[in-house]
Amino acid sequence: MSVSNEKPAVEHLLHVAGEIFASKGASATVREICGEAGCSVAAINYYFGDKQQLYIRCVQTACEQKQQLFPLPKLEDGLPPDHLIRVFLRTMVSRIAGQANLSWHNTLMMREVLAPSPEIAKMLANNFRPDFELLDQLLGKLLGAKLDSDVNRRMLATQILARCMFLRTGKQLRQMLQINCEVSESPELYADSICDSILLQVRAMQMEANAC
Amino acid sequence: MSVSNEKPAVEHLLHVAGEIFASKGASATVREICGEAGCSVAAINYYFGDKQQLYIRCVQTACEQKQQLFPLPKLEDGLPPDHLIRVFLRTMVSRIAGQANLSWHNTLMMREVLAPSPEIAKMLANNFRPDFELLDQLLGKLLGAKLDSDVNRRMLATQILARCMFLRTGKQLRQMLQINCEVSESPELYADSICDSILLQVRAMQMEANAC
DNA sequence: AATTGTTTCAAACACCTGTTTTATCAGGCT
DNA sequence: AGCCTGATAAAACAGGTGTTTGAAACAATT
Repeated sequence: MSVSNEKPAVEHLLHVAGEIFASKGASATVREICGEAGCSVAAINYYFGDKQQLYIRCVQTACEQKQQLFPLPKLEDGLPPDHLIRVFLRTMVSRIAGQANLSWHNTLMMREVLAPSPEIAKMLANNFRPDFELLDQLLGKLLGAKLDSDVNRRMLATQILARCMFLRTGKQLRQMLQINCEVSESPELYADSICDSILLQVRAMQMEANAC
Repeated sequence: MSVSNEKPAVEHLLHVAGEIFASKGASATVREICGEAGCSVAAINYYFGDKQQLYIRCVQTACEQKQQLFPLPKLEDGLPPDHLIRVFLRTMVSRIAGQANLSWHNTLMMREVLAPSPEIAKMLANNFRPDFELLDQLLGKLLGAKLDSDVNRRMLATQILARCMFLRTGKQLRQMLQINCEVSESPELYADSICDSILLQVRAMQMEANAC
């Protein structure tokens, strides 16, 4: 159950606070959190200094545990680029879709991705950059020497990021418009749907390039 | 300048409050708003009843003014479906990209699309449904009788919604990862990029269907 | 058993919240 | 003039906010 080796009180408080911060944002009150956690309001200041540091540590642990739970498989250079992209996307989509009982991790992170607190922006950027650079690299391979360019890689990367984020950002919108998109219920199907559409476009670009 | 015919004080308060609500969320304080607007804190309760009704009216005016500024052109049935989709997408992307001086409209609406207040969810749903149903209809035409199906239409609609929303939801992420995607700076280019990718996929689906 | 350091709590603190009250002011009307 | 109505402001209000305090409870070690 426990992923880190913190004191039980700290871990419990992080979990409860994470859930509440995720649903109500940083304006959730310490009394609400401590009430749910079954402890006195002094506990937060005792263990974390103040409320903001608790919030930051919630985001931090969300980052760490997510990567820990859905590690990126080794991507060996020999494998074909379309396969690498597929594995990469499945991992990322799984992270974003998350597990039901840990869904606050992603909700909280998404909150910060959409409107980052100044203290957290850098942390998140450092967290995402390696994955993004790997994606950029994979797209380069997929495009091949002829088509590889900053513009093309960015175009595809933007599409991928958009559809990954939409898993979360579109949740309420789908509900409002009553679009029960079954493909978005299964991480694998959703990832494959993104992958297929990207591969299709790359193939079309290659055909067009060869025709000239 | 003024789009509605409200009392000047009301209009000014709506504009100032909209900007602040957009940047800080509903937790922005009445003192902050009235300080910026240069009036007493009693003004809000005098004109709007309470703070929440002010918030709701901000979202409401954001909806109205956005549609007013970027109306959907008449889409005549005779025109080819790919042209209709393109016009539709350009309008929608323009709305989301918005004008620089009215950017709070979209930020505020996006806030509510991502995490709607219970009182506002219905209003937004009613606001978006006609546009979404039109999109659904256009996608049906684009797919043609052979390929038209709920699954296919939803798949394409999801892609489109994802990339439209990403204009806003990806803003901070692009900044964090330092992706200065020039195509996302011009609404027309961005809309066309979405359109091209959709058309490409539909053509590929048609080819595949014909091959069988 | 005594002592140490750590944890927990209830209460108090100072400040901020949205809202209401009271009073003053300005302009239009008879 | 006097009166009335709508608008604005300053102050007061009741309740909630994060944080601190001092004491009590606990666990571990000497």
